[in-house]
Amino acid sequence: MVVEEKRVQQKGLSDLPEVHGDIVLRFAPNPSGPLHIGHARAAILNNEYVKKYGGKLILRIEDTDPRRVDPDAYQMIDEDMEWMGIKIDQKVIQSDRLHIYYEYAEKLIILGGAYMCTCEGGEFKKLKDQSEACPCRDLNVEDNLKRWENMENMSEGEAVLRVKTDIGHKNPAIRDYAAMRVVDAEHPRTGKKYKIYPMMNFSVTVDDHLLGVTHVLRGKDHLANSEKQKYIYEYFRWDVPVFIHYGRLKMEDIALSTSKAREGIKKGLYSGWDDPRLGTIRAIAKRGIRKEALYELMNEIGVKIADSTVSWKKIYGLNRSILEKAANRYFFIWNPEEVKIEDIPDSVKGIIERPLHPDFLDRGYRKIPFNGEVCLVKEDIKENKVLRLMDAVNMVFKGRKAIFHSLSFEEAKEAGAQIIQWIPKDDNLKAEVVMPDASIVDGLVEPFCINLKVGDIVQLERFGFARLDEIRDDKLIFYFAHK
RNA sequence: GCUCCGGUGGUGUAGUCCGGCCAAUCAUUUCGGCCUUUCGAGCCGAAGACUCGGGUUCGAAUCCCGGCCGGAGCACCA
Repeated sequence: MVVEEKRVQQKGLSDLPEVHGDIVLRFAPNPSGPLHIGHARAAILNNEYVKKYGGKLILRIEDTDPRRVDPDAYQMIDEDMEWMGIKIDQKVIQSDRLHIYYEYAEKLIILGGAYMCTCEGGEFKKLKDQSEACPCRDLNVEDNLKRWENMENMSEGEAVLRVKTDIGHKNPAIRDYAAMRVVDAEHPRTGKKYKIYPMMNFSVTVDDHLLGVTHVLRGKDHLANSEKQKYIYEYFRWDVPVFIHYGRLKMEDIALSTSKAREGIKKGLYSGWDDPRLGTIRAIAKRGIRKEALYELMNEIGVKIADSTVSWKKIYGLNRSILEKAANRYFFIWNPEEVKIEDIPDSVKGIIERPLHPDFLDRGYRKIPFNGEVCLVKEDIKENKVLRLMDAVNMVFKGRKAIFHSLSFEEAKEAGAQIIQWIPKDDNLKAEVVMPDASIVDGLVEPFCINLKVGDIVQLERFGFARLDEIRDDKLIFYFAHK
């Protein structure tokens, strides 16, 4: 008897089709820079599915285009993976495996599935676009092997190995695509040792098969590639993994590609790969966005093929619900204005205690000395308006003078006072907050912040959440997360 | 231009395969209110969507056709 499954609210990720026992997934970035939010989606989704079904997650570094490899990227990718808390079961680097691709290329030639094409690129395209085969297509296996063995001696552009698909395929992109090519450039890892490099469609297919990948999660920009790759699976009679394509993830305000970001860094426009304006994982981390927020976001977006646009607001909302509980509170005074309150009763002078977190009193209290001389946020100062300095006194500005008004919170409420933060005039720490647009807000924080450690994420009351990034010359450098 | 794919409130999602339980889910957002020694959090309330036009059907977000809009791919990048 089949139970009615409709109308059952699905929580989280949709089911993966065709799961039989353990699954094997891979995350396969190109090492052209650090990971960005788009990579995070692929990495996190793969990770989540492996956790859900059990199996194995492989990290595969696709560095088969020597010109597009950033030597630093290998390490940056590892760091970013670690920050995301993704544990991989196996790591392979494609530039270690070139001999494997050579071996399978030769096999494919013998199977009649590939041929060595020496046509000029433009010429080939012209023929291909009219569904016409080029002369090389009819070469026999022996001639192809001869050419293949000679490929080592050829220079860039002289020859490619093509997978024989269907020259009449209605999608021109599928017709006889390249599998191997000559590259005359130094590879950051292997130097000049090799000059024949596989094209992505070839190395990916060989690796996915050899590594036992069961499901391939990739962006829909690979739709045509999946179809191309099926030809190779067929020639070798390999099982085809389940291909799942997801749509583009657009981030509002971040149109920056890795290459544009690199340019900007080089020109000094950005401070580095972790500049708060960039969409890299490290920039997001620096700003105090927690990985859990990213996980929730990616789980919610899932793997559907339609594009989605993610706003910072969305990420902030997710992050806020995490930080709200986690972050302790501190006073930050930007645009500080020194104020001496007159007629303060001696009884209130001393150490004021205020909870690190209003909902978790067991975390303890900050201690702030109060003697009537304070710094306030300039914008908070208004004539004739009663202000309550949190947990201290009520006061009012009359003319140029700051005068004591009353003591209790009740009196502040009666007077309709605004409740504001403050710090002692003579006992404070210098601070600056780097905002998401890289502008800097200068100010002072309360002395208790001396206990903070780099990496701590706090809420600066009435200002927002921020992460302590660095302590430089007794100055605390925060990065702003969000309100 | 050719090939392929998609379109549910501002945003993200569920539902679409197998039409009725959908005057459409949940979240976020926005706006009110309450509460509160943060303009935060919490609580209450409100706003807001099936791209359009035909067709099939007793019945369409769901199936079919067309338009519109959007996206992806289209020499040796992944």
